[in-house]
Amino acid sequence: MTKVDPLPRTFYRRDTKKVAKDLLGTKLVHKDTNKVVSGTIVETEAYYGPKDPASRASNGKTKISTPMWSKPGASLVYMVHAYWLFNIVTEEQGTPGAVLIRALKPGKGIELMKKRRETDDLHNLCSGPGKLTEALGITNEHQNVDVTEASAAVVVTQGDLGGIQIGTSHRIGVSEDLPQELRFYIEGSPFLSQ
DNA sequence: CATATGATGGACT
DNA sequence: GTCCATCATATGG
Repeated sequence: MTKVDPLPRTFYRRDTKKVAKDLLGTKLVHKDTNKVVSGTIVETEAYYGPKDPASRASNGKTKISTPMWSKPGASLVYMVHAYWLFNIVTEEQGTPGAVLIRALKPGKGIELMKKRRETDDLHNLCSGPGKLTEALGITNEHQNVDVTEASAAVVVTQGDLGGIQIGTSHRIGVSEDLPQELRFYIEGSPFLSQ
């Protein structure tokens, strides 16, 4: 049995921006029926609550945003434009917040990713929030999964990258952004979204 | 290389 | 009907 070492819940029970930043370099692992597909997180975005015009939580609790009030470490999956987007809930239970995973560096199960994405281009497998969910096989079946649970289908584990450079920018694809930079990425990575 | 546009499906007013 | 936290094409330089 493979040793699984998920990040603890306390990791997510912090300021959303810090969690987004610290998630860079960690691994997102999907344990499929028989196979394991994983990747290193290279790009994230932080989303806050009512004060964040781009957040789903800005209009209060809706069907999509309600999980942002649930316990930290829970997954939040929803569909936009026919693609699944994968988020992880942050902050103390009762405080809305979530981190969107925007891009991965492919790890294990690359052959399976290529098959699902119907491309041989490594740089096109997970370089976007809609792409990585398709490559990993994440759907709404993975809604509200506890990624701190070693036995869960989707977990986040410590990465083995050292000395990475972190860059920031405004968020992408958002009509109304906050005056702060809430997108974080690993500087120089060839696997970022466009 | 760059920017533009249509497809897409679910949630919301 | 309108609005998107997107993507893959098509077209122009």
